[in-house]
Amino acid sequence: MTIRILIADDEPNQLELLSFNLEQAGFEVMTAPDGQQALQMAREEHPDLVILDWMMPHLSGIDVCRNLRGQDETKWLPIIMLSARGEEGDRTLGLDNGADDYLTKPFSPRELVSRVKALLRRASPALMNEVLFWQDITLNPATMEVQRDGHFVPLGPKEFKILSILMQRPGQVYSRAQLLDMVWGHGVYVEERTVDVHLSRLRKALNGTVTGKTKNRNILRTVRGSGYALARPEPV
Amino acid sequence: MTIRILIADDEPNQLELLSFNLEQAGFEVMTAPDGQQALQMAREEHPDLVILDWMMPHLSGIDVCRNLRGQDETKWLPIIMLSARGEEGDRTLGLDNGADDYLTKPFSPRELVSRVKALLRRASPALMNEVLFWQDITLNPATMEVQRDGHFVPLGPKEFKILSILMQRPGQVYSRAQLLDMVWGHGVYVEERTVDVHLSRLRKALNGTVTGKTKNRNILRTVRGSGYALARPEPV
DNA sequence: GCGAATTGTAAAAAATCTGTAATATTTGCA
DNA sequence: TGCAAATATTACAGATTTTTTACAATTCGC
Repeated sequence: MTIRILIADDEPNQLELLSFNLEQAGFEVMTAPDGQQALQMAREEHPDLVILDWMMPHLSGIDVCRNLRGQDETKWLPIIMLSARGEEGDRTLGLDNGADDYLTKPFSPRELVSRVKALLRRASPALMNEVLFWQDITLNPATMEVQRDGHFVPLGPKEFKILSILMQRPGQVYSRAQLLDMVWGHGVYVEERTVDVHLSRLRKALNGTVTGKTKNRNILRTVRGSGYALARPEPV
Repeated sequence: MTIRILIADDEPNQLELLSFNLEQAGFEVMTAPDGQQALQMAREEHPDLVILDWMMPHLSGIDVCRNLRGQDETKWLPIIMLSARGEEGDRTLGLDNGADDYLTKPFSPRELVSRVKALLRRASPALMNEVLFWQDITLNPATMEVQRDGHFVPLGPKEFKILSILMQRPGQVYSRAQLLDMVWGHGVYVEERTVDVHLSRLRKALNGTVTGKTKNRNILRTVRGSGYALARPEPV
């Protein structure tokens, strides 16, 4: 599972340099020469992370950033903003507009790679093969194994993916349409109700291994009229 | 959840430019070529925010603004007014007439987008996915969770919506007709008294989780002859 | 290719939410 | 206080949404 990164910069040399370094680090890189195209690619290619130069023709990095944050589909996309020292925006301005991290040129390629990794780790742990924990549930993206209360839970690929999405943002409600998009991929036509069936299977599987009182505790919350979410315990 | 913005301007180029930028920023845009139509669209389409040019044929921006402010239904609609430098009105005049914000041409599209977002954040936090707090009640639009005194309150879709509307303007009284409109949608015919029933259910749900003396404290205030509101704490 | 596991759909069953009307209660005011 | 109007509550039938089940089609590993 390779991680895909989109870089948008109007300076070809810079683009080349960054691409090279990120590819060396094992990422798959795609590039855009301006904000307009960056936006389009972000929507169509669904990268796992975006790096935006602050100053670009057509649409500035900050415009792209705002735009991505405004769309439901790309709301959570990790974004790193780049700017030359002394350019209009300062760190605060960049972060205010929705970037997750902010680098001022010049910076070493090594630093960029570190920050990319750090951000991915924080924003999409599953992508980095980090093990996700949730109450008595453990999900290991690298081995595709799920355990509940120490016992392995056998899951099909779809169920696994759904659980892994829900576990990345406990509590966040996902509509059926969103889940279809994230699990099945775009442009795939299946009934929305199919999601229900998989949720049902997921629930059954999660309860299958457990005995005792925790057995029927709700892991997956149905939000009537909206979708599904990981049920959170009451904060005390 | 897309946010819908109405722009009224008699200058087609300007309209085009603004539309483009707002759409880039992720909003859904509708346009009106004059004040008359702007008013009509504002009433029928129920946008989340309106941008009005000061000078327009038929009805000036300021007329539209006054008009919108005069109607119960649109009283709270966020309005941004645009004017050319040197036109009759100055900033004060615009704001005096009910606009929430005021931009003097020329301005950068970026600035407009910023102000739109700022205004939305201030005027309709729920739209921007911000958590609402009121006394011991928390409403989280992203997770669709409502808590009272740390305990989850299970609510049906309608009750959730009603509470979320009331929590956006604590103290503001909403008529049954307004609530019907905002919760059920336009053109849906249900008895006004149905609102009472839902309010009753909401009250019961909110009190259900709480024990002790706060239990029966009034959360929802009935305004006889007018409607409902979130109870203001007693001025002592 | 064979058998097991996984998938999507449709339809039945269950759970939950809604709107209405009937009844009870409260409120403002004469 | 007593009346009339407005609001609160309750019960219930109907509607809507979700859950579950069954099954046929497909995929996958061997």
